Amino acid sequence: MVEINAFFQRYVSKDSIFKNRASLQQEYVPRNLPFREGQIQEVASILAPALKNEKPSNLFVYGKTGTGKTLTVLHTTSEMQKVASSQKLPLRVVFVNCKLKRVADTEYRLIAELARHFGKEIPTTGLPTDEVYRQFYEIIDKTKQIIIVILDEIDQLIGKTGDALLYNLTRINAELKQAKLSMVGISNDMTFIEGLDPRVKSSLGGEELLFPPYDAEQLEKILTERSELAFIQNSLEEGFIQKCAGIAARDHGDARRAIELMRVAGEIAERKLSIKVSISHLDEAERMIDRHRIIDIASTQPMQYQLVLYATMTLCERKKGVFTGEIYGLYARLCQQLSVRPLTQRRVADILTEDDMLGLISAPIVSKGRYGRTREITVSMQENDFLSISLLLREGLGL
DNA sequence: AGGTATTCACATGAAACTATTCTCTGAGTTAGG
DNA sequence: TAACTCAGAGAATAGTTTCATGTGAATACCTGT
Repeated sequence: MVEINAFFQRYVSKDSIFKNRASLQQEYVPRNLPFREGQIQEVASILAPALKNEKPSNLFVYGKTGTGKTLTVLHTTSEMQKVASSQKLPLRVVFVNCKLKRVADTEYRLIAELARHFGKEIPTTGLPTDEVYRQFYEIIDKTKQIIIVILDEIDQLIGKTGDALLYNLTRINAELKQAKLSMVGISNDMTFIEGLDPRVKSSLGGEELLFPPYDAEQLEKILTERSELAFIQNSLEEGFIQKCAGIAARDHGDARRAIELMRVAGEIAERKLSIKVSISHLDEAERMIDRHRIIDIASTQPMQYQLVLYATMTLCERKKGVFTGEIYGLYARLCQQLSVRPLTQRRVADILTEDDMLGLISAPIVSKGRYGRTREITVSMQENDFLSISLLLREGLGL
């Protein structure tokens, strides 16, 4: 009781290290984008015809996560919109993130979402896809206008629904009499356009733009700029930013991660009531982010997934390098114990692959020669996280 | 010894199925004129 | 007769199951020496 009181006393009496925490949040849009001037210029010149009432070419933007693709495109288009509205030009920019579950992750939903931006509500289900297209044409073709549709994370959508969708999108223009529509696709996957049907590729007829990852030096600049907004003066230890930039650069130059790392380190420092954010806080932040991510995934997954994960963890506790079959065996027994109908092994194999992708486990395929071919699975978690997550799962599942 | 064929234990792919959610349509029902 | 209700048909989608085919290398099985 006394200690807690003392804690609050200290907490209140001490000034926060943060000046403006929000500027480190994911949603924050910085006013300027360092090292992206060239790209901004490129995007601008490709899309500029829209300001002369001509249809700009389609554009594809590639680059790893956290290289500023989305921000660049948003920034340029919003500038264009300012010009357009001051000149009374009919330009519409629509931004859609194709990854958002239940919003735009299928063809139907994408078109419905686009239509929604033009004020036409379309039911979530029940209509044929053709009908959705029809209604979309109808609403946008009412007025003469140029429409730029920005499709963020478009590779996710195409991977899921096939490239016929892109073909349909390009065909839209043929159906329109008044309006014109061009696309800006943003993708994390550089190889995505090569995987397309050549016919689709040619009908797209688009420009391409590559965003290189930031190097450590650039990250350092970006972080410095951001930290001046976010922290009060002199609250970062000497060398902190360099280390932070280094970590992120090692991680394919992801600026978003770098900023998150900086924020979490700051929060840790603040919780510990230290005056400065130090390099040691960084290491802790790195671990904490990982831990949070894993706990989040593990606790929000559906029960079947949790069972599979629990089975995996239980087996891995005893020995390392477990095979799919063993996991399935234990999983099936657990199901019986809980009187749940077990999934087929086929499905469990997929679940294991997904967990591998998420980084919960590592599951490379190994061939044991005469004794078959399977995955050799190990759980990739820190020792102390392992225990707490295992416990969490056990309780959640009622075992 | 050296080379080929088998064989295991799954991996991987495709298609079909199930269940849920939602719209639309048209038949039947109801209430007011 | 207009308005309303309600069941049934048809869609989209997620999450599976079913069926089919693929696969890497340790062993088993030859072969000729």
